[in-house]
Amino acid sequence: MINDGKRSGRPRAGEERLSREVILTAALGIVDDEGIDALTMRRLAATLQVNPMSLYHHLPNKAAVLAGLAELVFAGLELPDPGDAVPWDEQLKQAARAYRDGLRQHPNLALQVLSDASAVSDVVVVTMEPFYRALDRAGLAPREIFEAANTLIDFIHGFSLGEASVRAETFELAPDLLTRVRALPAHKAPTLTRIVNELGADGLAYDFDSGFESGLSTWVAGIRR
Amino acid sequence: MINDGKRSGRPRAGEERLSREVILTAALGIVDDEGIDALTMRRLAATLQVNPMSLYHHLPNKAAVLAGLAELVFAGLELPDPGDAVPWDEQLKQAARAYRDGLRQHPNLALQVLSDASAVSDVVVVTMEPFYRALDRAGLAPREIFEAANTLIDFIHGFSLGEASVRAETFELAPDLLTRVRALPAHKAPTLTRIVNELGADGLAYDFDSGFESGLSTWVAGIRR
DNA sequence: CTCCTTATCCATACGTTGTACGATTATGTA
DNA sequence: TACATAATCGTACAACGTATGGATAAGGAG
Repeated sequence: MINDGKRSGRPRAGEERLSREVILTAALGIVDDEGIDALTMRRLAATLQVNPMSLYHHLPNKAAVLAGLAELVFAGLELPDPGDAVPWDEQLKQAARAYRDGLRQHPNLALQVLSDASAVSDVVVVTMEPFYRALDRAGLAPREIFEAANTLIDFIHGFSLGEASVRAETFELAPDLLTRVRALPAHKAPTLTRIVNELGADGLAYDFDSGFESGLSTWVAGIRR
Repeated sequence: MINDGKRSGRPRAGEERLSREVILTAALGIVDDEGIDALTMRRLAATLQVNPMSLYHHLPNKAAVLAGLAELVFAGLELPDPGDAVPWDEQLKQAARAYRDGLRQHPNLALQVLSDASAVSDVVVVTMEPFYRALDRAGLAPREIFEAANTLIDFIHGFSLGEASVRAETFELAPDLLTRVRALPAHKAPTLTRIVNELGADGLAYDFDSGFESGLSTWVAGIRR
């Protein structure tokens, strides 16, 4: 078959267009810009101006692309470690905030990232040092450190998942929640009804940042038991 | 076009084969048995012995099927409320355990369920009463109750996500973690290295049940500050 | 240098997916 | 009886992941 203009074989030295890294970076761009559903092998190839099948030389299949993206996100995590200059609880909070911030930078990937068990377990090894150090300084036993770190990570994951599932930065739970609660036969959930009404519409505007800080404080207080 | 045996028009009264409920129940069965990827509109239709396009009369598209499944899972949640017969913290823990158990009954759906913001916000209204009651009995202010409940839910979600991402009931983090940590240049993560080594291989066998209890206790201790 | 293996990219094609469109047949109301 | 509406089916299409195999050049071996 005649080739009309484009060479189709191996590129000349120094002009390789593809590599695992280049492909994953492009994929991350697509996902960040247009969401996870926009990431198809054809779309990815088009972005790179390459034939779809060329991608398969560098990555075995689409699942590998997604796993690679999870890896990328975690690799981008940089947990600042103030060392022993601040109290252990502040050290812990700073690490937790940085972790959440890292996940927040790619909201369209949160689901993929958080559900990739091997990526999650990888990151434990390479970035959890500040967590372990702070908990060690708090005087916990090894087993307690291990479990406390897991628990904190789980909270951050759950929080990030909720945060990513919601489009806007501040999601108005309030009107919804108020409306729904008031639609309930009051005796079905008396305490919930009372609490929500006491809070009123104003008090229910939900802000993720303060929600995160509140959870963090509760959790740290639990460690300090 | 001639119809060979099968009638193709509207079924006679009393023999409707489909309904939203019937479809969703069948879909849940497929997902539970064979995983979320096995759920296709054709497969679903085949299970119901129906033409794929018939499904679209009851549900607008596949996304609606998935959302419906999240709804089903939450609807199946039954949080037992021991009332004031037990201390508030025990009441809270029982509710949390039941919530986790509910999510665990459909591990293949965990991701879908937890990332469906509207389903999550729905469930808050209908099943969170025990959480609110326990926290109210603990003496918290309305705003604190609201935030504490959110935090606990986030923890359970994060925990369940991790649990669902892993196939087996007890996932051996240990060998992996030990191996990985030991492969690290020790100075990169000195505390992590030390803690993991002190724990040793035995101490690292991870059990989800005790991990959950540990997190729950930490969190409750935080509330009791 | 030549020969050969291997790396990189491309063209074609297949099976599967979600679902748009329109036909077909029964129901319920006028 | 006539007709709008509800429920199902048949056909068809575009887009998807990727298997297979061919083209071209790189890089090492002789």
